[in-house]
Amino acid sequence: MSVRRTLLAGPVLEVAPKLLGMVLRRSTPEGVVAVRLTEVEAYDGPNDPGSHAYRGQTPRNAVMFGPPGHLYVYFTYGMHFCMNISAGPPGQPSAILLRAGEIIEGTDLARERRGAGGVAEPRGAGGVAEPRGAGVLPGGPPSRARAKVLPDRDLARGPARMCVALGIGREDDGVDLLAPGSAIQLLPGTRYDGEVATGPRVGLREAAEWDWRFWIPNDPTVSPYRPHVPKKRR
DNA sequence: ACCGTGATGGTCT
DNA sequence: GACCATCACGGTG
Repeated sequence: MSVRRTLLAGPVLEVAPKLLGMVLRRSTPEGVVAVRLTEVEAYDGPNDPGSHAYRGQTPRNAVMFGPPGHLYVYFTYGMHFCMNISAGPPGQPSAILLRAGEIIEGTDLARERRGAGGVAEPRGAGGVAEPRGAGVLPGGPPSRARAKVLPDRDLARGPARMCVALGIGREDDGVDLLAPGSAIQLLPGTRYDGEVATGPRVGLREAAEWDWRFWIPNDPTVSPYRPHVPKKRR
């Protein structure tokens, strides 16, 4: 079973909601992490002032100008990666931002990468020990955990968080998600036939009022909405 | 729960 | 030199 490339080649506003419920699965020597997509945003190139492709092709956004089904990874805010799936016919630089999902495989590895309950050293002390409680407590989890543990729902709740959970970085820019041997695969998952919620895209200055964000209603992994805030000069 | 703010560097004008 | 398709944290309610 696989996702057909033609399914991704349609108009991006039609394709985007179809991604809900699909699975993105990445395998590395460390193991496998898979995410069920619960929240996405559409970006429509030349017709969309909010798109990175609005002003034409550059080295950074080149993947969007290629065939559908490839991963467009970009680096932003000096520290975060976000990923899109290219969509639409070749030459039509549209893409779908993957904003959030539910981890359905590899939760422990995802949690390690997210730094929760494990190492939390950006730099400095080179501690190797992992203070994670490998042994489950004999009475089940404490009613209120004393150590703050990141809830499962937050592991991939937000575009940059999802990239961390899956271990996605700049070297993954351009990967074909539909190629049989690819280390990152887009899979059909269980078809989602329920309602789809729509609303404004998150964090945009341009076209902030367009309802091009799609999510599974009431899903706890959907990211919180944040309007664009202009930065103060220093 | 919401709200404000600092961090940090690539990309484009 | 401005602008980011963000996040974690600390303050307040």
